[in-house]
Amino acid sequence: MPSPAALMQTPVAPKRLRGRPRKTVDERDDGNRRQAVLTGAAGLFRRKGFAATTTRDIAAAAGMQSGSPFYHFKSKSALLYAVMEEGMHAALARQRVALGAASVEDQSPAAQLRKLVQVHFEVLLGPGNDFVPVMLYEWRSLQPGQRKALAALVAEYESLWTPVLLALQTAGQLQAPVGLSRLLILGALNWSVQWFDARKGASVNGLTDAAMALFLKEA
Amino acid sequence: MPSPAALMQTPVAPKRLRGRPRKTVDERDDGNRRQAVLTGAAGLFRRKGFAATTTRDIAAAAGMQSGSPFYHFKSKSALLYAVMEEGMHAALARQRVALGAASVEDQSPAAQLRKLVQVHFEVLLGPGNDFVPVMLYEWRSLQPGQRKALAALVAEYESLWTPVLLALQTAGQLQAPVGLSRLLILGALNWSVQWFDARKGASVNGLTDAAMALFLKEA
DNA sequence: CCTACCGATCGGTAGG
DNA sequence: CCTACCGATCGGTAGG
Repeated sequence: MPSPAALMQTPVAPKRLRGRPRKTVDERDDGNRRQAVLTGAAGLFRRKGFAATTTRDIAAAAGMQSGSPFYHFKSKSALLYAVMEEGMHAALARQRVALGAASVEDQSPAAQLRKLVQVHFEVLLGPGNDFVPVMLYEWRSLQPGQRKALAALVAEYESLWTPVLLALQTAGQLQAPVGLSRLLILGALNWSVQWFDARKGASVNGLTDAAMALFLKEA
Repeated sequence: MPSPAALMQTPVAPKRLRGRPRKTVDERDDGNRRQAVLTGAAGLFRRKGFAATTTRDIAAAAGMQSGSPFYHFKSKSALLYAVMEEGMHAALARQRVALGAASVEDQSPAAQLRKLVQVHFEVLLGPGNDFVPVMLYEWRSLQPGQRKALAALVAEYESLWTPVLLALQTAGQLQAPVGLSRLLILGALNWSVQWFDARKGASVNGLTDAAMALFLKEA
């Protein structure tokens, strides 16, 4: 999910300024190149892990020299955080669109869970979607302050699931306690990152069907 | 699960030999100290990850100097493999004991699944059981040849689950396809490594109950 | 298993 | 964003 800035091609030459405009550390946004660093880092972090990825790897993936990623991000650690934050924002946005503007009462709880599960699989397994897997599997590589900031986004994401699971429990379609159900269900989905192979005939739709059949009792 | 050798205290002085007996590279077994390296490495690999753990960290955890782990293991990578192999052997042994010498027909499929789930949780979450979590979360840190060797043990472990899930499907207690069910169920369990906190009142028994209630339909 | 060490690599920076 | 570089650290080893 490239940001709008990333969709622009090389920006036209600035009208009056000579050289590059030097923005403050907090609001650097060179669009294209910054996004290239971010996307390259996400792919490498996912495939090799954060600690095993060097900033030189990342630079090369973005077609830059070894010191250049530090023009866009003040440290390797800040880059990891940016990857995860982008992943969570994208996931939240996609779930909100999927659940629709309509209120929770418009669809059956089972249909709502199906949407949540399907979009979750897409966010995890879709082509180029490395951001959320990095967030899931590199949590321990974050610094404590970063962890705390991201935990708020994670809680927001989980809060989309709780009312749906609660409704299913009331309807008798979910037998386990809601809190543990959510942890177990999301675990089952998250683990798919380890084994899913789109080339092997598996599809997100088939996966979603299987998950629903596994977790839910008849209405 | 310390090996028998690790349960011995400092060995008595050898009767006749002067200095330490120098074994060949392939069969070094100094008991105590080797196991200390292995256990320390497992804990560090689990907490910090393989790439973020230095061989100096491991040496310090075992109370050695920085170069000494290489007396017991020929490389950091070989140490990772040894941790995982020990984890898988212990897990397989525990499951076989739990399923008992009796044949598969002696208990209901649901009771057998319960055993598998409970022992799996214990292997993952029990105190000092860092070996299998390392195996689960550091798979990508292995070299291709190591991965292939371990895959055989993993397949053996999974083969304990398949007949049980098949029987449950036949009985109508499991609705999803057996292959996907196994992947989703093991994923749900494996993910508990990320959130389980024994201090917070959660227990392996409670977790097992919840998992069974979530996955199985009424008989 | 310790001492002493090596070559390579790493995250990060100054200056342009 | 590149050039050129630095100090620190890392996996691993020779020799005892």
